[in-house]
Amino acid sequence: MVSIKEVAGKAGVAISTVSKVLNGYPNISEETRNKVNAAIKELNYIPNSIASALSSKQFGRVALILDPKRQTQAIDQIFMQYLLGALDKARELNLEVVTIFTSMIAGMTAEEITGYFLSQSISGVVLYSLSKEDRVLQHLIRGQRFACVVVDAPLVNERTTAVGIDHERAQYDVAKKTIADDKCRQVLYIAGRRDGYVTEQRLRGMKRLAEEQDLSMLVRQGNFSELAARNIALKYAKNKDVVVCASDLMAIGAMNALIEMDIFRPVCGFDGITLMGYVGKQMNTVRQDFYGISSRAIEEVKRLMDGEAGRQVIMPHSIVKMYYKDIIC
Amino acid sequence: MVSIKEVAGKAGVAISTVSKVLNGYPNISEETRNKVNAAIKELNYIPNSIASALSSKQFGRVALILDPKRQTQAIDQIFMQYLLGALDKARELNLEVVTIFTSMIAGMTAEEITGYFLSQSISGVVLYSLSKEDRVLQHLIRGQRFACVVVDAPLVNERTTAVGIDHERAQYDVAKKTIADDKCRQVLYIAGRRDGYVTEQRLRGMKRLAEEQDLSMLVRQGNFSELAARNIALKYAKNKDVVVCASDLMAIGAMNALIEMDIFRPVCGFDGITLMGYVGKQMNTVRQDFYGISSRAIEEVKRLMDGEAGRQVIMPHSIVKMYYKDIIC
DNA sequence: CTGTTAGCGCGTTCAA
DNA sequence: TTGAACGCGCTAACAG
Repeated sequence: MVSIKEVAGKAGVAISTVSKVLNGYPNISEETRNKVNAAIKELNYIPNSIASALSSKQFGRVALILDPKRQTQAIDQIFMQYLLGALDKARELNLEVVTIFTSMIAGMTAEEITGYFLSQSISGVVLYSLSKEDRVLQHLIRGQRFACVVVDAPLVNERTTAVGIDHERAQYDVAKKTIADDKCRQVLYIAGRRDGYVTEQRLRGMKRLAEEQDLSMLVRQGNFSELAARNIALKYAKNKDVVVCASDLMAIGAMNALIEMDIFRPVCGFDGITLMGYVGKQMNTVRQDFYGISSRAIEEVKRLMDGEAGRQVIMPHSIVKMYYKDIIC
Repeated sequence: MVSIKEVAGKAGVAISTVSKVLNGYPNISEETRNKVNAAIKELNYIPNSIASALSSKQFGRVALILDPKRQTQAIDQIFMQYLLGALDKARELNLEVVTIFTSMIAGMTAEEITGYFLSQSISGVVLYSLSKEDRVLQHLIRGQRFACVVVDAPLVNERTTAVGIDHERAQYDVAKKTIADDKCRQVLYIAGRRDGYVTEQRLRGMKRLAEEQDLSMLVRQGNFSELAARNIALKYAKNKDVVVCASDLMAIGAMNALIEMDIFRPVCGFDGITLMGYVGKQMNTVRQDFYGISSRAIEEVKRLMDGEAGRQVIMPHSIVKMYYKDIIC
């Protein structure tokens, strides 16, 4: 393994000079810089990030915290997009990413997690699908010891940035469009899980729409479950003229129920994932760019690690008409 | 951050003594060991893995190389299982895992990748779904510079272990069962991608069965694509009395084609993933424990890093009857 | 502008 | 059985 020492030797300069060139320090002459760069190229030298981390103490490793508990295919797909977006961007920004599943830190206190992260030189954290009930991670965020980015949770402080689409508005938009298409008045709204931040936000958007348009609305908790949504639709859809769901998966469940009952109701979903469920109908949904959101989350965590203050970042969304199912290749 | 020095201070011993306790060296008195352990617990000390890696040079970080190029839901699901299995086991064995997508090393030569890994203190590599055409990674494996574990590829050398089910036998088993159930004679076999090792192995199993049972068989490349399989089935299934597919996804495609043609043929698949495709029929498939395979891969990479020789590890599989679709929750 | 020096936290000889 | 001392590869003062 070629080290900085060899580079220094070949270039005929001191080790620290090489280090300065590497890290873009200003006070280096053109000539020296060229010599060093030549040696680096010639030896095919790559700085040892481990040593760099140890020495500088400010090398940023970022922990990605994913919760694969809720095992559904849709989630898998979203997580892969999150992972891809984060890893690509991290490589671009020269950050190292540590993937952590919540099962690995289950049962630990915030202090223990803090100690663990510190021992791993982790100084940034990205949290996906944080539950409202998760006291430990909430505490970790409030501690402000790490640069935190929360995806889809409205938490902001000096060291915490929130990244995500405007769920309130998105739910409003997609429902409005669906309702307008068919002039509906009686809404069945199948909401997500009680412990999710987005559930609350989406519900708020739906309520606003109902108020504005003077709609009658029945709200049930579908817990993001296809089966639950199916049962809710079986029970309540008959007397309604539109079914608005807080996720695509639930929309599929609702659609299947409608087909089973042999009645037609417009349905809309949320997420814009590529589902495999065959329905043969079209529906409106909110499309999110999970890759882009995660990519942005990494940018934001870097920004926090550079000392800037936390903030809220709203990512764009779009309303699209999807057909189930488009054959996937 | 609490360091080894503080532990040593509190325990009233030298730093090196603490280190020895930590790493399980033999020549430490009970008394000293207890003192040190007490101090560790009291201070809530966690060794700094970065420093440890730098110092020992043999600390094993393991790179997980995933290729998400082929974006299908099924693949996402499998990858998540791979990731979960690997990360859980790595935490158990105290290894650090670095997740790497092939896009991040695309265009690099084997030497460049080697340099990159060395600079990251990576000494073990797990390769998933390696393509037969991937000269660079093959070269990396042959170089034997890293402890390699390949999942689902039959590559073994002094520093390389192969982990996976016996695809040849699994394909043989599942097809045999399917054929026996319906006494079929004319087989349409929809194979995977030409560049996949498993494609070759599964085909071999199928050929063996055809030979043994004196079946007539037509083989087409479905490339693991639902659409391709659908088209193949539309074209050839009519004159056959069974459709054997090298993946569940293709089996779904074939089934849809059969439904469209309004003919019945037994179908079997491969993988045992939880599909969302609605078919309403049952079929045999091979169930693999992706989590367990990946978990085992980590164990094997650790074994290699400990100096043991590469070998072949056959993981168990089972033949199950699946119903499409079981509603997922 | 460049080189010397002192660590970062830990593993590992080698004396004692 | 223990501890002092050195070094892993690198960064960051400081001195020149």
